[in-house]
Amino acid sequence: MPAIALADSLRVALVRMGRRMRRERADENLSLHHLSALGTLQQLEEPTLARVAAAECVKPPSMVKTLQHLESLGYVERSDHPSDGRMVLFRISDKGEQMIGETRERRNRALASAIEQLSPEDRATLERAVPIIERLAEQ
Amino acid sequence: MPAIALADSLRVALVRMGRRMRRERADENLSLHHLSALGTLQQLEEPTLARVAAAECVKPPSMVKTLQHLESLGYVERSDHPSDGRMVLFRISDKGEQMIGETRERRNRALASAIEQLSPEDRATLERAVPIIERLAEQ
DNA sequence: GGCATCTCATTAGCCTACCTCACGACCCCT
DNA sequence: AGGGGTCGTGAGGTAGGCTAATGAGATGCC
Repeated sequence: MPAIALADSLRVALVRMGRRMRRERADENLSLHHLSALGTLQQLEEPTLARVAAAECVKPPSMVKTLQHLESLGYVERSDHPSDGRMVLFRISDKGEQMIGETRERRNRALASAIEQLSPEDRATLERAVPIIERLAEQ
Repeated sequence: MPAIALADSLRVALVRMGRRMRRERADENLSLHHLSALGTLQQLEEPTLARVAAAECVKPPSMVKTLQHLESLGYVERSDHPSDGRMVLFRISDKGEQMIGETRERRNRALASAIEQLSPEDRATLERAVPIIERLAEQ
């Protein structure tokens, strides 16, 4: 399969899947991308706004809004950077940690049950594909 | 890897990839999802509004807007359904066909060149994963 | 054959989540 | 000390979804 055709079909699949996932948030208090930002906050070494935004493939002003919202809900706290006064470090609060633990499973349940119905080969393929897609997204 | 964890990482990867792709439309006249709708129009047997919307994983009112826009640009034409007066059939115009041919390659070029840098194994994995993701999206 | 009900496309109005541009605060370098 | 880059943030705009409501046409049931 030529790279262009693969890119095309990948694009179509991802757009549709994205819409499918977005529709699933009906009964949740936190949207998909808020949860994703919290996850990133957990992973990053020194989570400044710019770094979180970059990890989420989003521009800084967008991430400001997201983090402000999470902060207003008490899921995120901020502290000054020890040496650089321009930067702000964001970290997940205890309340945020707790909420993530409770929410993530419920959040992914529909997708997980669809995944459980895949054949073992398909599931293994999917598992190998995820980091590849992550890598493509970073560029 | 448990299904929940796979669902979680897949979700994160797809969200980021979606954002990355969306940002790539700078110099294009047609957005990602317009192009996708045109592609669906080409594939469907009897492309009524509801069917196109379903294929694109979108609600009918959203697809109305999309098709109206494409119609205003001359890429889509509509005709009455032969037997059911409630329905409308949408089809891609000659101008639309031509535009698709020109645009799709340019559109996918950045993604394709990222794909070309993958190892052959990764590329093969990706190729196998696409239809699996499509299937997940349909549910 | 006529009324109730259902389906389809459409409109109106809203919301989320991005973007760019502009700005003030701060860092660093000379 | 002061000039240029970087960081977070505010303002304002846009894209692309959604639900609810509406009107036209189909269908089903006496």
